[in-house]
Amino acid sequence: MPELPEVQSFANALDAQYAGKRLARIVFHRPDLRFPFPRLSLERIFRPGARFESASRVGKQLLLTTNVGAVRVSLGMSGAFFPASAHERRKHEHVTLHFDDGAALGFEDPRRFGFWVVEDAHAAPSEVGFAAAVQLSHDAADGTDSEGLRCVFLSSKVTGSRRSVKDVLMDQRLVAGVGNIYALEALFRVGVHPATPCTRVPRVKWESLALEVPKLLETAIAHGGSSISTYRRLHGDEGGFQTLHLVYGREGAPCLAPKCHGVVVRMVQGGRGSFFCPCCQRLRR
DNA sequence: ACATGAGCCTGTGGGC
DNA sequence: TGCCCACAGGCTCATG
Repeated sequence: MPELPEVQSFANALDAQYAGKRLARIVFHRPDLRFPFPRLSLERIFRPGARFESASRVGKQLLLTTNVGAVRVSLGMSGAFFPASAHERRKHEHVTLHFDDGAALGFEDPRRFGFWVVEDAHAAPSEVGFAAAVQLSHDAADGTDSEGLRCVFLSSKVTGSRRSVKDVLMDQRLVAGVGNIYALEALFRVGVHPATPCTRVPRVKWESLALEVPKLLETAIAHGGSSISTYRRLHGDEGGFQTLHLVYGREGAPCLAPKCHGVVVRMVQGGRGSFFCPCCQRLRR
């Protein structure tokens, strides 16, 4: 998906454009994404006359709040919001929120890996019971609390794990918000090979990661996120951070570290592509 | 308890 | 032009 910076970009844009508007209706164009929509609860939260209060971000998920309740939206790999047309819908537009001033907000998701979950104690058990309620943990972009991130990284659960460092960085139960791209970018910036077992990552590198991860994410947010293939911001323009990737998507290209003559390599880790510089990021086993 | 891999979907781009 | 394959931002489950 859209990782943390891309989700933050949506949250900022949605909040700026829709907060304060009143709902006219919610329309579903199919019954489910990865899971069935909690339709009854969503129709209540976005009922006619409800006031759209805010859009914010939790980990890699969006939190949409009205005066009635709140819903968490995971964008999966290909989910996105866009200003919808009242008359025609996009091929993969699955939900449309109509406002009483005529504005409309569409949600599209071609791969349908996304999901909507109700954040509401009043929802029917059948609507909150499914497994999508990921327990999110420490927010990776909380730059005001690098101490908190440092504690997570230096905990025995992390430093004692034989899992790869990249795998752990992407574990939303430990750190919320880091995905494939930003895990790899952060590891390059601190000079750690993505396949290094956590037990072999030196303490000083964990401390560097605790500083580097929030800094990287903040920078990416400031650039509107990374546009890889289909990701676009609310109004269709591309994010700008992909031009600042140092390793992601740069297989075969020269390493950008000063005085390094290495070449960026791609390997497969857990079925997903990993990019790194074998000179700057030596593997310790 | 942990690590690994398959599966969920559609679209795109490269090679032939 | 068209076909086939590899691959893509995430997350959950079954299996060893």
